[in-house]
Amino acid sequence: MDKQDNRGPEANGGRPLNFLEAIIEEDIRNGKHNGRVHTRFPPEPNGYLHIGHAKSICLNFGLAEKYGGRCNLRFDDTNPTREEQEYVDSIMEDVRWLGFDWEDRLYYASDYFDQLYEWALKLIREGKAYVDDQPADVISEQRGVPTRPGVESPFRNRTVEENLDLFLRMKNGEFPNGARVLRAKIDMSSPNMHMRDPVMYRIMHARHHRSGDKWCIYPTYDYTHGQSDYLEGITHSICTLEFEIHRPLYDWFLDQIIDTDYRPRQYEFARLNLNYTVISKRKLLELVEGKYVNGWDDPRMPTISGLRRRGYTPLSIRNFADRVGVAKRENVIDVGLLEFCIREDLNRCAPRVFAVLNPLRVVITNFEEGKTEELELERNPEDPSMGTRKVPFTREIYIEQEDFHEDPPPKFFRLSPGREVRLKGAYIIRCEGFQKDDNGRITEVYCTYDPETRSGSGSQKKVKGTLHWVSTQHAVNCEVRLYDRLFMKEDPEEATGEEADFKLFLNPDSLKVVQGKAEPSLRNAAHLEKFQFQRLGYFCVDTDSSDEKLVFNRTVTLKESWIRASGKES
RNA sequence: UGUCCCAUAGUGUAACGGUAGCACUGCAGAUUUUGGUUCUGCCUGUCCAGGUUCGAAUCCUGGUGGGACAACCA
Repeated sequence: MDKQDNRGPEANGGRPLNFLEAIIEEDIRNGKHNGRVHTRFPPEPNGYLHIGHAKSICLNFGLAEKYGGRCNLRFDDTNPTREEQEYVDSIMEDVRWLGFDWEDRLYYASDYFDQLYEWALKLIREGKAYVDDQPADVISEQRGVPTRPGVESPFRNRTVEENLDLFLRMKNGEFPNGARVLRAKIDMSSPNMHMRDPVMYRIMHARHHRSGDKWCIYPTYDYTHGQSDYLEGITHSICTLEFEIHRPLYDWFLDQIIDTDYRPRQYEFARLNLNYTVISKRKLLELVEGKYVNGWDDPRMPTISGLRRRGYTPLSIRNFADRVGVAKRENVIDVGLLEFCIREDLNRCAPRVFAVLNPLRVVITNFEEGKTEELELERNPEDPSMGTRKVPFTREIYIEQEDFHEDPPPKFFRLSPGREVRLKGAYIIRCEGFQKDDNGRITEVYCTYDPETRSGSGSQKKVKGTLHWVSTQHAVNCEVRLYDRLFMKEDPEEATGEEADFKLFLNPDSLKVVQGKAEPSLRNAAHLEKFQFQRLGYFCVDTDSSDEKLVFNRTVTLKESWIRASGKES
């Protein structure tokens, strides 16, 4: 793991309590669960984790950490047709990368299949569950709509013996997929749809990523989750708002099996939404499968793996999760806050270097030909302990094309004919002339330097602008991938017509690739190593980078308080 | 013609009957060999109507607005 990624989270002492912390502190005061706090993060391994999961991870592991409790990692793997080992692996990697540790508490809902089956038998024996022979569409029809009660299944009042026999035969694989289900016998006229005899087991002749071919009936989420919490000793079972209406069912199933004081309780909070991005797993999958992006870890994706590759640090994401807060109100967070968090962190830890993205050759006509001056520049003005680096200065250098204007707009502090600027860490130069090609493009700029103004020499001369630069002779070629937001619209999911498609709002300029010139110290940078390209932004070495070809991703630009007068620059 | 949840600056989030605060954003200014960072200042808010109270963002009632629920998904 990158050294830059290995720092602990903020102390964060002064922040007011969120509503879950308030509940937990109240519980602790009341001696509930003997003061024990035990949470869990329960992903379904059917996709990659995204920034919304990061909020949940930080919440669950964070709460446990804060109150001296524990947090389990539990894979909610009750549907073998959509779950894969690849996702299990990526999820564990992402949770660890964020800096959380489930120690020896790695669990799978599938570990509880035997127990769940026993409890199902118990419910049948007690007349609280029955086998329904009807197809899904009929059951759905009978369930009614939220505003009207449903009707009972004709199979609702089978004898216990018949139910036991049928359920056993379901388990033994005697029936095809969908032929029968086991349902809880609750209340078909409940105003809560989830209480209208919910399905507990369905027949799926499918190989499970862990239990293999042992089972051909699988429990549903509702029949599994609360019991799993119970088996693991979870005290506070935290999930998102859409499960709020499931809570009575969560409690109903627990009522049937619990005969002790201890019982887990479900709490719901509002999931994270980010503007200019989509967060649902389904939509992210669509972007991947439709090749709108280059995989789950494409640096434009809001997945944890995408953010990692983009150059985000675990600390920046944890600070972000902390700042967005936890409440029950629907919310849309400004991506600007995420960007603030990564700038804040990288400003402290990223070494500064020079790289030129759109090179323009500058000849310093009064500098000795063939001479190389080794300048020693600080790595980070925020942190002198990071030391210095050597940067060679020569007669010919590259500067940024946009740092020269033949005819400068007002308040342009950079280079133009007759004006002076400082080359950061080197000398002040004056523009004496330039050359254009037939198309009017500036091809070369001629300057003279003032030998008295060398950095650190004590020269008092002041100029308005300071430029970054790279010696042409020593420059390292690199590919730089400039990312912008993936969507042009604040809410890409907002329906604008009948079949509104979020993909219509993809930003065609979300990725621009340029060939840049970097200072030589960057030649051996490691994958995911992070830098500030001075005056440009924060960049990290992409995983595509190799000895033959250095590749950088732009994580985020520097904050820009000077809006460029004409046209937009990448 | 239902049940449940929610409503505080532009965006988030506090204030638990007693001066509406914090963060991000935005705008100004200071410092600056990064138009970065840092520092200072400013703008902007309790959905509406009643009620209780000496006093209401907070409690009550009724509206309004938003969200969730009708997979053998989670």
